[in-house]
Amino acid sequence: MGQAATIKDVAQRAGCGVATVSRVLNNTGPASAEMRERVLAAVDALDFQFSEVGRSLQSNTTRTIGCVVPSIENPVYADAVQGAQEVFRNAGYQMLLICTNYSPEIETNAIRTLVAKQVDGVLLTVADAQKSEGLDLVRSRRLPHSLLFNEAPDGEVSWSVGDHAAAALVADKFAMNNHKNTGFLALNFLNSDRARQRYEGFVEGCAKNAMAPPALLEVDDDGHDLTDHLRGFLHDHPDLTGIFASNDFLALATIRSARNLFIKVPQELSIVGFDGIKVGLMVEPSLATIVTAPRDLGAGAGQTILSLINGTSPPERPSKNSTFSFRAGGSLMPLPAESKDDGKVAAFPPSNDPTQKTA
Amino acid sequence: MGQAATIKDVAQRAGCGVATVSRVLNNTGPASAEMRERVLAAVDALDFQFSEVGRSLQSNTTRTIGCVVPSIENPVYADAVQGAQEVFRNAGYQMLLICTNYSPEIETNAIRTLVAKQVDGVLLTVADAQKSEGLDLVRSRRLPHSLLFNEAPDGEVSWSVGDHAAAALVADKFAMNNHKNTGFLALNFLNSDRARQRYEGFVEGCAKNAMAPPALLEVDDDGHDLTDHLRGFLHDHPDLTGIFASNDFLALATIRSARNLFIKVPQELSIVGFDGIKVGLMVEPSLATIVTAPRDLGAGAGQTILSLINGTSPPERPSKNSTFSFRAGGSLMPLPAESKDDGKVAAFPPSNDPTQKTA
DNA sequence: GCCCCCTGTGGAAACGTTTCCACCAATGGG
DNA sequence: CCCATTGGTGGAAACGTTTCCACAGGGGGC
Repeated sequence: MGQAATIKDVAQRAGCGVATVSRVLNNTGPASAEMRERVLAAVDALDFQFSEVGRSLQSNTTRTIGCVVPSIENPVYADAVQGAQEVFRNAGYQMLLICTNYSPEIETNAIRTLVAKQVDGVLLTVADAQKSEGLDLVRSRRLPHSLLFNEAPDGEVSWSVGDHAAAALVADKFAMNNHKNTGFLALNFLNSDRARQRYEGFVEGCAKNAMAPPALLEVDDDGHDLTDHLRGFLHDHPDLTGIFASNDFLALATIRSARNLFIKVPQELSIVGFDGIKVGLMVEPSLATIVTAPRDLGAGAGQTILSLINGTSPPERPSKNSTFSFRAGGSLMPLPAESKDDGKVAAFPPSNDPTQKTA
Repeated sequence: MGQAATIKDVAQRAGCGVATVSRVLNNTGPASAEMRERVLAAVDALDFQFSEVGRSLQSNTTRTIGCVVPSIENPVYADAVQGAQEVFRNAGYQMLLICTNYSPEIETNAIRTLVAKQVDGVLLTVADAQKSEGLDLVRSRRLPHSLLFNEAPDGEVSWSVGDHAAAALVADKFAMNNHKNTGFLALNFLNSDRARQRYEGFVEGCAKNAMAPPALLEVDDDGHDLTDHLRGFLHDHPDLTGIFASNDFLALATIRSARNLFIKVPQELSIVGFDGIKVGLMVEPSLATIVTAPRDLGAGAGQTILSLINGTSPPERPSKNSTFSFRAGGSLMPLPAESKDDGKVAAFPPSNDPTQKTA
């Protein structure tokens, strides 16, 4: 049939009241076998399906959860979103997705919209969890929510990588490989609390390991022509032996830029990334990086929201230090102790060609 | 305030009827300056926002569009989804996203759910556009929709790569490089009409170029241990010089598997992919592939749906042959004419190291 | 034989909007 | 002076559900 049969149509065709139809279809309350039969026949004939809109109005619940992330072009977010979406689907919830493109205004509007749509909960990765208009709105409405990738300000729920600790671990790894002078490369430093936390963790880690404070290079564009930035950066800091990039894409772009500048990676410059996207294993040299589990984080955050809605006990959160691990790779090369002129000795093969596999 | 103020609360506080509040806030119909003032003050005091649920029930419209894709872990779909989502956002529509994980049952359920949610339109990438229960449902409800990546069965709207023509182009490229014996590697052959169309196009292209009919290798898992499959495949077809993989991920996995089998790519085996994901440019050798514009396809499909809803004229669709192009890469190496034993001459450098740049 | 309770049923209210319509006052033209 | 129009306003219906309540009939316990 063409247009949307309603419960009234079904009732009329079955020759009963709407209440009976509702009871039969929802299996709530009694109904005679014969009536049940008639109702089901009518439903079948009319191809009837309940309107969720009517239901939502009545039940004050939409079985919909909003999800706001910067962009799903980044596989980290894509994986997390998909993980959450699966959890929602299995629980009978749908997901409204909005990508902010890292824009705080879009972020605020998105959250406002989701609130107006009466979503039952929201899953948020905001630009800055310390001052987010949208987050404030969510709080004031007491809407079930969970932060994702953002570090929670106070006792709030969040599923995040331990950015600070992970970045400190990167400093440890640089130190273990005798690097003293490193740089930190950040995209969107101002608009991302994650990048800032990674920077702070890295600075602390460098200090702890008696390394020089890392030089900071901030880029704002999407880094196609990272080459010019890198040239200037290395010119200003000629003694750098390693760069920690705030995410894997940036790290890969840096490797390519270095190649354009005829700088050998890792022989002349080591690179470490953050996120652990699969691609890092496919490139040459393979990318040393912090590996995270975005899908699990997304799923966990999704479950948290569901438990908030249902009042059930929330899922166990992994301890801050088990949400990441360091993955060795050819892009990080050890320097000889107390010298940085020559880097022939490799703890990890700079190639992932198995014909050269050493381990 | 804690819980959701309604229009009645506003009316009461402003000392007027609900109709007046509605008129003021929607700028529909007259209202005195003083009343306008009072209403706005009340809205401000109560932090009032319209409930979209109430609105939807009344207007029979939800300003929501459903989107069903196999998975956003694949950047092709992720980009397309994001492109569509942006179009929707700019038009004041939100997007419900469901990933099917390539499962037809989930696909059917997803579409059913979206219909029940009264979405104003749907954007679909189905497993098989020829026989899709969900698609049938959408058609019978006359719900505005557009297919994405699927070839439309008849006069229906779809935004797709010209899979058939693109695959034929790949055959041309193999032929131009003197390959005669090739294989086609497909994931989920049974569950994806795209893979089938690419296969058919490739078969036709091979025939047109007087090449041997391609050998077909079908894998069903997500291809971590493609190595065993590849070993068997090459054993059964020892004269293969090139493999066309039905998507880039599969192509990259094939390259890695070949490496595990000590088979040099491209010297001993050429690989061509499909999709043109960015990663293909980062690997070594760079991946020869069909480049597509998923983001544009997603945006176009999104606009098509909006125009269907609004009755405006639909966006121009690019001609079937301009939706893709071939990207040369080091993974496809020319063979000497009339011989396949030695492949020293490279039309494209097998490395993307700029120090070896020849062009 | 009476009352109570249980099963089966339908009417109607409520959810939050928009919009049609009716009403009132004021104003202007005849 | 009266009538028609216009601007400003509120009541109420409608959208599609769920659920409370009332009601009818029947069976069983006393």
